[in-house]
Amino acid sequence: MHYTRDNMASLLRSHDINPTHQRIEIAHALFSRQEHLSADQVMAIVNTRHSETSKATVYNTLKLFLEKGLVREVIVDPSKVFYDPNTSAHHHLYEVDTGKLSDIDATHVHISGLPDLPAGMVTEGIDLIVRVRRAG
Amino acid sequence: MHYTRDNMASLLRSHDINPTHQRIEIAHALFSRQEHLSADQVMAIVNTRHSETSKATVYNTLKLFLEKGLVREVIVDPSKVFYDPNTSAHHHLYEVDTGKLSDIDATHVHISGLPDLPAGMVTEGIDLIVRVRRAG
DNA sequence: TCATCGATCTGGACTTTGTCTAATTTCCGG
DNA sequence: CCGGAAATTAGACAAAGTCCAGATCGATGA
Ligand SMILES: [Mn+2]
Ligand SMILES: [Mn+2]
Ligand SMILES: [Zn+2]
Ligand SMILES: [Zn+2]
Repeated sequence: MHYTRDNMASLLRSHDINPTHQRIEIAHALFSRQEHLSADQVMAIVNTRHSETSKATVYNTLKLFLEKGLVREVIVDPSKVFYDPNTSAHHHLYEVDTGKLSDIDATHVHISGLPDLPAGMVTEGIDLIVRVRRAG
Repeated sequence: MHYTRDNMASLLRSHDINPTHQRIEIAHALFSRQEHLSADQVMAIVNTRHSETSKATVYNTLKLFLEKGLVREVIVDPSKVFYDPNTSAHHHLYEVDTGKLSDIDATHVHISGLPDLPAGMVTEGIDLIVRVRRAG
C-alpha cells in the first residue's frame, strides 16, 4: 500500500469525509510519514512548497479527522496535542528531554486489576505512556 | 495528620524548599484538598480572601514543587496541566465530558509485557489514564 | 535599631496554541 | 450558466504559560 494522494482520497471517503485538496494534503502529511505530528508541524509540512492551507483549516481538518476516527489524539506534552495516524490499539513511549514520541505495540502488553468503572460510564480509551529520559 | 499551615512549613522544609507565605498558601491549597488542581485554580483559591499571590509566583512555585518532588504533574487535558499532591504510585480516571479527574490506586494494577527501554534510557514514570464518558 | 543583601515576589509584556466569525471561494446538481 | 451548500480563509480573539527588570522581604550582624 502506497500513500498516494489518490489513495488518500479513498481513505477519506471510506471514513465519510469529503476529500478536498486541503484534506488530502493533510492526510498525506500524516499517513505518508506515519509519525505523530502537532498541528503546527502539519501546517509547516503542508505549506512547504507554497502556502496552500490556512491555520483555521488545519485545525478544523484535524478535528474532523479525529471525530471520524481517521486519526487519534495523543496528549503527552503539556504544550501541544499530537495527531497519530495509527488508530490501532497501541501505547506510547515519550522521551521527555527531546519530545520524541514512539509507538509501543499493545498486543503483548497486559493491564490487569483496574477497578470497575463508575456506574453509567463507558471507557473511551486507555492511554499508557512510558516517560523516559537519558540515564545519568 | 492535619493540614495546618505550620505543618505545610515543615513539609516544605523536608523537601528542601524555603517556606515563604506564598509557598505555604499554595501547598495548603493542594494538600488540604487532596485534589488535582490547575495553576488557575490554585491562583483562585489562594487569592479568595484578598489578592496575595501573583500569577508568576503561582507558576514558579508549582514548578519548584514539581522539581523538588512535592507534587506531580498530570497531563490529561490538552488545555491545562493539573498538579497532584499525591506522589505515591497511582493512575488516573478522567471523565472527558466533565473534566473530572480521580485517582486509581496502583497497588492492584499490573502492567506486563512492556518492551525493553531504548539503551541509555531510564523510566521517569508510567502514566496510565483511563478515559471514560457517560454511556449512551 | 538599622543597613545590607541575597532570595523572593511582582506587574505586565510577550509567546504559543487553539478558537471563532464573517466574508469569500469552491463545488456541484439542475 | 445559476443558486445554494460546503469548505476555506484572514485575522481578531482567548487562555495557558513564560520571562524580565524592578520592588520587596526578611535574616543577619554591626
Ligand atoms: Mn499542492
Ligand atoms: Mn490570606
Ligand atoms: Zn502512536
Ligand atoms: Zn492523582
